[in-house]
Amino acid sequence: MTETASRPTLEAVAARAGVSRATVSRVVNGGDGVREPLAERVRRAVEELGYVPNQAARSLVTRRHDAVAVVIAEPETRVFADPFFALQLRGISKELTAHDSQLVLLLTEGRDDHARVARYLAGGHVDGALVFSLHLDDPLPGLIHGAGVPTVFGGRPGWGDGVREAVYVDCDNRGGARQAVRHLLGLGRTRVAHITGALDQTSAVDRLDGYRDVMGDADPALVAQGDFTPSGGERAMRELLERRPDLDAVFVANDLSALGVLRVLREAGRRVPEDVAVIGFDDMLPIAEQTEPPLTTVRQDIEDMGRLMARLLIGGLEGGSAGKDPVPGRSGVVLPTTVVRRASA
Amino acid sequence: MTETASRPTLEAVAARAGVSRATVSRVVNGGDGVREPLAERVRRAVEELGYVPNQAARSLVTRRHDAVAVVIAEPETRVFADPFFALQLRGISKELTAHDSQLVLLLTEGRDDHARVARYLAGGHVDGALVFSLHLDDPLPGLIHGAGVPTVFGGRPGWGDGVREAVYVDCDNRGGARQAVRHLLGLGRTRVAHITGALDQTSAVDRLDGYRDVMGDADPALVAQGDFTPSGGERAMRELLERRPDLDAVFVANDLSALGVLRVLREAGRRVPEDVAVIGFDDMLPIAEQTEPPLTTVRQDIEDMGRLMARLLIGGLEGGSAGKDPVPGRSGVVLPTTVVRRASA
DNA sequence: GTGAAAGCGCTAACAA
DNA sequence: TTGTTAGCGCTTTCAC
Repeated sequence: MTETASRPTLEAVAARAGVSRATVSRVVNGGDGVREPLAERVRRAVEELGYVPNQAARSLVTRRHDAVAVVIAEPETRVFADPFFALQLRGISKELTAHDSQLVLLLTEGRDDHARVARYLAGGHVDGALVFSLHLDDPLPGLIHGAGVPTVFGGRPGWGDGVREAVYVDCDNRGGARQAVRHLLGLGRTRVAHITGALDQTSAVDRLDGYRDVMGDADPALVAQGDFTPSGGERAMRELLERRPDLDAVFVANDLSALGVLRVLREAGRRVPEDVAVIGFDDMLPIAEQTEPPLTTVRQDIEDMGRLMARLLIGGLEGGSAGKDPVPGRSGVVLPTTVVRRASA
Repeated sequence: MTETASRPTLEAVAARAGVSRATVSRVVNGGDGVREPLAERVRRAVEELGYVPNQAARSLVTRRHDAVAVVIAEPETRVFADPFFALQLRGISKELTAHDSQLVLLLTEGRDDHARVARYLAGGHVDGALVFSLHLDDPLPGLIHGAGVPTVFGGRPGWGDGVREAVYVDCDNRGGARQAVRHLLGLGRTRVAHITGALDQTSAVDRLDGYRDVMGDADPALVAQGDFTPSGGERAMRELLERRPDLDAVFVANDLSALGVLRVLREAGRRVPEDVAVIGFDDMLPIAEQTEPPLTTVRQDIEDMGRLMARLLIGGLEGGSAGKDPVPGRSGVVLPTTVVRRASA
């Protein structure tokens, strides 16, 4: 069935119901101002013909798309390897679904993709964009700004071209880091090291700042640079063990990295937490609960962040702010963090 | 800038360049048959105005969208917890990007979502659909069929309503399972158990069949039902230990489940592989390489499957087959598997 | 409350 | 080679 026989149009439904296109359109879009018997007839015609509105035609006139782009400025490799994005997407997806909006996923692997994404956003496919994982030198904010699409960022964007009053959602990276370090100090540890994330991202910088807030006077050799990945964590931990074999605690910038850290400590014969206490960041459940020993970490509600981003965007859209700022006057929402105690610290 | 000032249209570009809309359209779409000086003038106008074609308008007439839907019939929880989907998506994403096509992700959490997805597909947003993780009783194939959108399935669909000649890509689940079991037997194991996947999915059924091909005469008590998740694996492994404490090998339906299996074995004080050899399925690198001990498993190239699915769909689309079957005459592509030996078996 | 008619921005015959 | 002219399927004033 159906063959190449193109789908029925409003016209067809109108003919079948013996009314005008306008009437069908009204019924299809909520049915206000159409008397019941007529409306019923239209509904039946829609049903019988299996009519589904053509979105392209509708968007052309309404300029709405009921779709939101999610842009992740990260190679696919990372996006799909890091549960962080998964959780965020989950929150977003839930919220969008609730608003009958579709999620369009745009991954930007490298330079070339930027243009493609910009073109897509400007092409009027979506009502807005949620953008993640910006790096310091990323041209994306500028391009997106140019595309003139309402946008909410995930994570505080590093200040770049004209993103001054960008709307963003983030967790309290700095405060969370302070909590983590204080927790370790509270355990009686004194030589607390830190393994950073990728320092071209604000989250990593903020967490490092938080560490320094508390450990300001500590030996700089206690800080090693990671990149949010397990292998980065491994490398950094090896460095640390070399530089300061006497360390008795490590605050790792995220749980994923902690995976590598724990591995290296195990290899080195250090017991966790007896010899070295380890605390992560994110509370990525599938990771934190399964490590050996289970990971004490700073919890942020990632899924909720995603949901909130979507809500802000949609709220802004519905609020009818014609411009690009979904939440005029409000530019950043920062969510709280808490320490979740497990066995590693 | 940009204000609410709507984006420039073809008309505007034409005016600026002093040509007709048709000419601009030609230049924008490849520029054949337009003399160079004119074309250049148009390009400059496009540039100056920052013109980007309105996709809705274009789709309305061309009926093309340069977008493909990826439908995953699984709760978000699983989609994002299971690296399997991630890899598949990665392959798809790469291929689509290469063809300048966008990926639209549709997750169907439950019954309610089916209608939404069907509506979306029928609404003419996309040129085709890639559908995953169908369950036996899933109405989706029928709905999608009804939507009249070219579709490629990931994994052999369980036969349902009129999906007879569905196009699909799958790995050789049955053959791979046979390889796994033979590998265990080759190690001298004789009491080989099997932990199944979710048996409402063909991949799980096929793997079970493969196990039985080789172990046909074995004690049925050696088979326990899992569901492709770590906790499912745990449960099943406990059952097995109870029923057949003498087992000396387990073939687990996927690597993710093996995670739980290894945990239970460790708790039970069974050494792997000395006491119990364990083999998984999928070769999900981030998992298989990191387990303790590293997991021997049946490798399938998941990313490549994704890529292939996308290629089939796009190829079919470009082939101009008006109907729904992107690859007439060919309905299933089955990829080979190989055993990857690590430490667990 | 309902219908007629005018576009939304674009492509694709068809003329010139 | 370039321009003119119809629509694509829908929403939305504006009359009736």
